Amino acid sequence: MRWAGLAGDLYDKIIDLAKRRGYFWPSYEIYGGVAGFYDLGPLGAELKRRIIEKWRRAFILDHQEHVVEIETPMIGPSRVYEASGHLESFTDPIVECTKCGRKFRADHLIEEKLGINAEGLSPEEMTRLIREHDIRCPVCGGELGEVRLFNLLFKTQIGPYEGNIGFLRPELAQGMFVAFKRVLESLRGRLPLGIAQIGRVGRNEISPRQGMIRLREFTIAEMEYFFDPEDEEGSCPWFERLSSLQLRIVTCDEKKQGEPPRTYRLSEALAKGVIMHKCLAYWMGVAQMLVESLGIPREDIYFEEKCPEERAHYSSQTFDQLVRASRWGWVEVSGHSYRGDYDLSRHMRYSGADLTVFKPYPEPVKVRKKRVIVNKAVVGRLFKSEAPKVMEALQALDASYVEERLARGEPIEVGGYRVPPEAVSVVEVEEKVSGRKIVPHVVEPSFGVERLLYVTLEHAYREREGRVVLSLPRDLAPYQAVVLPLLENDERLVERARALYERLKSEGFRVYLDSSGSIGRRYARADEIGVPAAFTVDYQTLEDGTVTLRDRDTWRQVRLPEARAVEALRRFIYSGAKLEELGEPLE
RNA sequence: GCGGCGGUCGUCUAGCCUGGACUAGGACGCCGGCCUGCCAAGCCGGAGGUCCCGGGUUCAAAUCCCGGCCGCCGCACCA
Repeated sequence: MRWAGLAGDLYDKIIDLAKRRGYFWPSYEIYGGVAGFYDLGPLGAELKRRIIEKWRRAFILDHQEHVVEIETPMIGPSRVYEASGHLESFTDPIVECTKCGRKFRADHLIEEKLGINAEGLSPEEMTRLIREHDIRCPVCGGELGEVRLFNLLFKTQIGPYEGNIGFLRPELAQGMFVAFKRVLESLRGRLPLGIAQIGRVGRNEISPRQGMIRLREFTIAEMEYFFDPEDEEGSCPWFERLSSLQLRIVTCDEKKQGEPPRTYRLSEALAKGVIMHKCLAYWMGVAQMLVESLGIPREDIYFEEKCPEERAHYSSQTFDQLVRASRWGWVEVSGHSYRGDYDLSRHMRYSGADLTVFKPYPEPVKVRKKRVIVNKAVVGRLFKSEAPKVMEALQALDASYVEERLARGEPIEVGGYRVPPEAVSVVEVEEKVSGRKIVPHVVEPSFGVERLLYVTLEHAYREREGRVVLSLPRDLAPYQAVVLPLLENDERLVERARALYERLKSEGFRVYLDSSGSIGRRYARADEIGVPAAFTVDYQTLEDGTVTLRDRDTWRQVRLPEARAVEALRRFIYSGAKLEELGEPLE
């Protein structure tokens, strides 16, 4: 078989380990399973929680002066998804061949055969076009059936009335856009503003495969970062921190040429125009750091620019962050889109709400302006009941146009009315303007958490002397330590080990006690689920109160006083301390 | 969604072609006991299986046939 090499084996080994030890497995198994859904087991849920914590630290806590986290509902009314464009663009018109059963994109077929733009046509219109021009199945020549829409949005009903349609969110972004005004207010109106959210989304994929990589329901960690497009300096105040960070990038053109990624410093990618905006570049840098901190080496990560035809409807530049995986090659773990003002503008139009941000000038500016003054008495007498309409139309006119007409003594034509010059005048006024309203632009880094979890496991997987060692970064491991009595049948050792276990537990560590089987077997069990540290209580413990501490990755041990175990574990897990710094090496 | 291949204790698998002695066997893992002074040792005992689901053929189905579900691979799809 084609995948029988090492690569395929690794995938199988991860799946096997995940099922056996409780990282993840397919959902609803006892009922035969449903494609596209996965459960996380006890270890998987904890690992995911810790990955999310890292994300939260990288994107929110490190930038908390400008970035906040919110939670919004999973179910939204149809209006929201009309405004977002998902009802329109997240839908594919599909037509099926009645002979061979193959499915095709109806709009693509029509565009191809007739050379017309089929976008936006109704299914009925497309079906009619197909019949009229006798478009047939491009594969077998069979007759095509009715065009129907397949929408990737999960649909439901809000409340008892059938007309009240709701949709399960396909991304988190709309929650942030819809709540934008509130969040901005609660933060007293300042830009830049990052609104982050972590939550589950649903996409009704036509045929999901690839296990944890392509799910119908999954968790996204996402931020909408709003900034003033004209404020070059202030839009991304942390940029300097990462300006010399190296990213591997393939542009759209290079991808089409089949060229490999090039390495750029962040500032260089920006200067050369590879990345269109500083903010987009900065958050890609943060993404790079985050993924590396999951134990994935730099050479297994790169960013790929999406070509215009591949991009989502809202985006003007998008990069995917890819991580090497065994079976499916490069897997997209995050997407980085420049969404411009698309979403806020759409929501302003559809909802009528004012989602602009007031941008104060450093000093209020005095502006001389011409204003149209309407003589209401004249207009009223002339137009009677039509007067309010006429007045409104006059007010809306450009002052310089009115001035021009007046200078020539001509009547003003507006909205089908002729208004005599004596009904209007133009005056010059001085106004104090202290700022203006702008629609902020948005960049969006968005991560698939289950994909991060999967690639983290794959990159942590090692084999050593026929045993499996899951070398997860220490601070990601679901259990930080195991406590082992050297022998299981000596109550003094077991008791002493239990006391240490209780102490570590009360200090907030996630830790377990294992006293069954030989000591070697217990080390092996711990290695396999990725426990970084093992404390062993032996006979010397009973004499002088010292225990041994074993490193999962080197299998080396040091001896240290039991009383220092808590501190040593803390340094080992969270400060990256080397084992040798924590005690006396054992031979 | 199409086509190919597959689905047997927690895991990996034997059995399927050629239906019956299959009360579905083994290994690993798991649980209990013994043993064990540091890396999956040994001994004894034990639990664990809707043979993916439904239907059909047959005296008899894990085994043959049909449909469905799920998985893998290829094609299509994947804002």
